[in-house]
Amino acid sequence: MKATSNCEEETMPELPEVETIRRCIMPLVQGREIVRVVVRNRDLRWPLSNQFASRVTGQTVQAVSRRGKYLLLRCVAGTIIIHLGMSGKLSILPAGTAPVKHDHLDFVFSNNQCLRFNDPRRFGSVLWTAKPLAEHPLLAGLGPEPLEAGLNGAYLYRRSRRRQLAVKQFIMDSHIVVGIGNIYASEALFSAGIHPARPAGRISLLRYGRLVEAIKQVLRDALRQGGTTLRDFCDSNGNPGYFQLMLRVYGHAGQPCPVCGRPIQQVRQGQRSTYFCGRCQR
DNA sequence: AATCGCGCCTGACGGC
DNA sequence: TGCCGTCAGGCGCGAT
Repeated sequence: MKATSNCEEETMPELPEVETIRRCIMPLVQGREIVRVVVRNRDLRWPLSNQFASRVTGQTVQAVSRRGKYLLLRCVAGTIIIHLGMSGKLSILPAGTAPVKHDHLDFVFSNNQCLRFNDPRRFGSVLWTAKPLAEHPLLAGLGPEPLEAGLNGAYLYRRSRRRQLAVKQFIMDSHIVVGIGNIYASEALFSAGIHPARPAGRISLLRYGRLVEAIKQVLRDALRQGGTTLRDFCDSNGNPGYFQLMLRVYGHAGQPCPVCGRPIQQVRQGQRSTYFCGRCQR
């Protein structure tokens, strides 16, 4: 890690982390030809096809983009789709670096650098598609990007009418809006003063406007932090402290609410932990 | 159409 | 020291 840049991630990759990783790897892989693919384990969330290596070998990465939490390495003949799941990591290493546990996949580039995918839990996935991205089943039907204009109060208001689903689960549905994970859902709802269990269809246009601003704010704040630590990484000082998120309620069960002091509550919603303040959020 | 619960998986952690 | 149960969760999918 002294001579090379290395994008590693300590916590689960939420959208700001994925965007930071995108910016980190882009200058290192863009314009490079993938001369070899090393597959050590096909058994990811979506099993790697037998043809994956032969399809990808010889492709040149033209651009690195992102859709939600999917990283997209765009090549002439198609696109490599990478999702980091819960525990996926990407790193750039000199080709030939000895693999460690859970190093499932390498892309070896023409400059003798290697993009390596490591994922202990294997909730992540790596896919190749030659079709237009809009037609890929995992990408078709996704909602707008949270940091773009397509996410606004009027949009959430319209999509939520007559829906009984709890608002937290509503905003975590990638068909409504992409990239809002469990942590930032709790944080944004706290900022907006909205109770996470409130039915999505029973929130006013005004309050959806506030919620959207809160979502954009927490994501931008995290992105700013990622950008800061990304510079540290690319200076390769070995600083492992990555994304010390400024969380106000997530993981704070029983601790005083930062606004009113009442204990933060933890509940389960759809097999996910939700944290909120019962006084500040209605 | 909307909603609910399942399952994938490893590692961290607490209790004994 | 080790074993075992619990929890953590992104997200697509099948059932209702």
